Amino acid sequence: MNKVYNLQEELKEHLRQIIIDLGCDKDKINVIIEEPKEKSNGDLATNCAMQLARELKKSPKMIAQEIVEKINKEEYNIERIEIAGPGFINFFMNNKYLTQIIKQVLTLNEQYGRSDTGKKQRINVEFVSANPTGDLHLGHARGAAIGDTLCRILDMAGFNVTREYYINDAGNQIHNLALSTICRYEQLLGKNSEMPEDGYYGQDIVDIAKKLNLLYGDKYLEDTKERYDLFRNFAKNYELEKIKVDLASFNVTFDVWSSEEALYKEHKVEEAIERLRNKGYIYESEGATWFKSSAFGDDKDRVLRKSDNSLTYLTPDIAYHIDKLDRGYDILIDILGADHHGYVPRLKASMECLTGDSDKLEALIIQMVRLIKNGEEYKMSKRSGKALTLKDLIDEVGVDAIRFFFVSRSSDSQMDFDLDLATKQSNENPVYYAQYAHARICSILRQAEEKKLESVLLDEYHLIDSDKAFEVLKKLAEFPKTVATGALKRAPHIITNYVIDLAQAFHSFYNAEKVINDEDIEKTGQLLALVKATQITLRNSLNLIGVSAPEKM
RNA sequence: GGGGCGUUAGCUCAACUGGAUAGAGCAACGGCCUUCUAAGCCGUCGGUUAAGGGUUCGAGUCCCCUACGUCCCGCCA
Repeated sequence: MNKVYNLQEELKEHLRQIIIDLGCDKDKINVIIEEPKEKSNGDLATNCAMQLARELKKSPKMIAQEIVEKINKEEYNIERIEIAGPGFINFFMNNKYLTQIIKQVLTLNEQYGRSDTGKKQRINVEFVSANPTGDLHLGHARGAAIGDTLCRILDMAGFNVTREYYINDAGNQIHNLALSTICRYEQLLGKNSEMPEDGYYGQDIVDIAKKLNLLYGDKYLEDTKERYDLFRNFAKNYELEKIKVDLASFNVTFDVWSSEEALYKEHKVEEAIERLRNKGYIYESEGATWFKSSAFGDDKDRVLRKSDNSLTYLTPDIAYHIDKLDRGYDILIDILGADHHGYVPRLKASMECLTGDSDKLEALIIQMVRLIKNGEEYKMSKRSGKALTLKDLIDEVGVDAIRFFFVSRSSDSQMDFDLDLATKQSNENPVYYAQYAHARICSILRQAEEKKLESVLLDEYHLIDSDKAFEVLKKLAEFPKTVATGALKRAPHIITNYVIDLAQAFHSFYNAEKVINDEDIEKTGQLLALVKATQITLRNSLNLIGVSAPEKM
């Protein structure tokens, strides 16, 4: 947390004290300080006088007047204070308030933006979790970009983050993967085999079959348990490796890869049912085993074990979430596609039943992405294997542009991904706007270095005095708070907005003012410090989105 | 029928626990490169925040209602 941000907090506390002295109930006081959009309304402002009007039974303006008289301006680097409009108190800060941020940034460097907002709470974020039955596609890309960015933000805001991928490697889909692989293998060897009903028709399955053929020849033409197990595992691992490679090239990594199959092997799935049974919320009906989830807010009860004795997908998922709780996390976040949102209440019901801790689970629902090609929706079908994969997307559009695009929209909104726009007009993507600012900065710093001009480290930069420079400084100061807000609201898109704002402030400053001036080495040194601080903040914020900060463009 | 999410400028989207004149990018128009990168800057144009009602000093934001879009409502995952 930087000094400027702390100063805001201190000022808040100062105001709180003043208000209490005016005779307000201290439990009701929630002082809000904000940075007005309109700069004629000051650098900081508070609406607290208006909020107190009713309780104190005085006009907001009078209250504001009384508050202002008691404020210690010097201690909080306040130049002057105005009361405006219906009762806003506007603070105009002095040069020291803004310029001291530079030293903070330069000193903290890549740590700038960190805060202890999360209080080291242990938080587990599960995302992507695609079945290892094929390539990742567009929807996964959005989930991956948002999930990974959220993790980076949470980490910087002081949470202890675990990134987790849950591998559904025990269900029907893996079964179909195994059968599809076997079929393709047999077809390679000249047999007229038919694909299973819900088979996977992608080229990748054919590739797997070819590899198996290469390894084992025609050894596995006969239908045996051994063949099934071998092919199943081979195909699963092949697909999983492919997913890992694609994610890595998308700058996404995980700390924990959890396996559904492992839950079975460790008997955690059976155990989950028994634990629910011991609580008295399991019953048998129509030959199936039911969980009375409606007792915990679900709209109906759910089947855990079907009448054919197999388990529904919910059952291992309950075991999985209980397992996560058992591992001691304070918060669990599931990042889910919109098509799974109805799934959350039943999962929470199980957690509530077993631990009473269902509040620890948060679901971040990500709305659907439509792929637009040639001006119309491009439907992807698993059956034909026709889909736009993450890998294709990276090759055509590039990691930076994709990540920025996906993260820049609120996850609550559906979005269209227009492929033609993304590839053809990629220069118009806002990500380049931000990266360009960084490249410009690097160019300035390179030239300064050639001229042996150096930035200086000071407590106060009295030669920095232009409005454009102050706008940049204000943005720099906002960074830690922005990260904290993004973390608490689980809203990564706040960071992309910030990046654009900061880049804009810098571009504007750049055009208005020349940094390198051989005639005035002292001022150049101070401005170079500002430029460096901007570089650091831009780099740190781009890094949160997983986007590169190029030195040249 | 029930529920989740959405509806803001011509297009794609913002707007921090309710705040001051609702902002960016793209598109359109007009300026700015003998000066650190013009992938840039400055300016202009563009709005009944889907419609209607309510709450209050104050609503894009909260409540109610209607319409439209989308997703879910399985002993599929």
